[in-house]
Amino acid sequence: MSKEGQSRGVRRVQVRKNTGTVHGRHEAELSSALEAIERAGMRRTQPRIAILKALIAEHGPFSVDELREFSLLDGVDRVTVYRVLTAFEELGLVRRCEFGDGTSRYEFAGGGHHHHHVICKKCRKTENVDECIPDAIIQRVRKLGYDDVSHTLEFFGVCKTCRAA
Amino acid sequence: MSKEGQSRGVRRVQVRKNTGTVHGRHEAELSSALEAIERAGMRRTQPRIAILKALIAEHGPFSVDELREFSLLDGVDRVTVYRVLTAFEELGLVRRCEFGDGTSRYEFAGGGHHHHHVICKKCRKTENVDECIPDAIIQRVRKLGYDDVSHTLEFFGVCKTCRAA
DNA sequence: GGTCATTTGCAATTTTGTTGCGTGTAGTAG
DNA sequence: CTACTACACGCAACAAAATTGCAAATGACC
Repeated sequence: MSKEGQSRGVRRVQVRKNTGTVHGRHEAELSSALEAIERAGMRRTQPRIAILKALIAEHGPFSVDELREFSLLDGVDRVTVYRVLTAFEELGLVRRCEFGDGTSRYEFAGGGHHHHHVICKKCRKTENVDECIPDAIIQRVRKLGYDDVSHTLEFFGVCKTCRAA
Repeated sequence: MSKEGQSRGVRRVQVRKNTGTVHGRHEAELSSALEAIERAGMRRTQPRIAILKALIAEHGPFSVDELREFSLLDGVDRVTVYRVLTAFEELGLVRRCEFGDGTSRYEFAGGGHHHHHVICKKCRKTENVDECIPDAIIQRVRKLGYDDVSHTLEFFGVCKTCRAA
C-alpha cells in the first residue's frame, strides 16, 4: 500500500444520512462493544478502542490498510489491526466482507442492523443494500446438517454513471 | 503452496452423482465454452482447453494451485492459470468464489446451472447448495440503478461431524 | 510453410496476511 | 500509589497469493 491510491482497491462513496441522534447512538454502540469485550475477558486497550471508534464513525467496510489511514489509528501496527479485527469478528462485533478483489474488508456489526452491499463492476464503488436472504433458505441449509449458519452475500453490477460512459 | 497440503486452504468433499449422460454433457459444455472463446475473438490454446476440461470434469471450486495439480495442467504456468481464469470469469465461463480464507476459487459456470456452497467453519469442507436468492431481490437491486446484476452467496456453518467433536 | 498478433512462461515484484518473540500496558492486588 | 502478572502490542521476518514486464512460443490466417 503506502503509495496513495489503492491498486486492487475498492473506492467508497459515503452517503451519510442525517439520523438526528447520530452522536448519541455512536457512543452507545461504542460502550456496548466495550462491554462485550470485557465480557469476553479481553482488555480495553487503546488500539481496540481506536479501531472501534473508526469503524463506528465511518461505517463503510474498510480494508486493514484503509483503516490504518485514519488518524485515530496513528502508530497502530498493521499486525495489531489484523489481530484485533479477527478477534472482533469472533465476538460478532465486526463483519467481514469479500468484494472479490482478494482483500477482506470489515465493518461494524455491533449495532444489530445487518446489511449487504452492491459493488460496481467498473468503478468499484460500493453502496449498502438492505435486502437480505429469506429465513426459509437459512432453515433449509440448517437441515442439510449445519449448525450456527451464517452467510455472505454481495451484489455486483454496473452503476448509473459507469453505464453512461 | 507447493508443499502438499493446503495451509490456509479449504478441503473439498466430492459427492459425485451418477447422472447417466455425464460424458456427453461434458463434451457439450466443453465445445460450447470453446465457441464462446472464439466468439470473443480469443484463441483456442492448449492451456485454455486443459483448464476448461479440468473444471468441467471435477466441478468443485478450485484454487489456482489446486487446479495446477491436475495432470491435464502439467507444464502450465501459474501465471497463465490466473490470466486464463480471469478472462474466463469475464466471459461468464467460470464463477469465482470467496470462502473467506483469502484465496479465490473457481468453478465452471458455462452449463447454466448456478449454485452456491456451505463451508464448515471448523474443518473447511464444502458442499454444494441449490438454494438461491429470490429473483425479486435481484430486481430491487436493479432498481437502485445497477445493470447486469450478479451476486455471490456463501453459507458458513458447523457440519455434523465437527459438531460431534 | 510464412507472417503476425495473441498468448505463454519465466523472473521479479507487490500485496496481503501470519508467526515468533521481546517489550509494554491494562487490570488487579497489596 | 506501587508492584505484579498475564494479555496485548510492535517489530522483524516470513509465507502465500496475485500481478507485471518482457522475450519466446504458438495459434489463426493467408
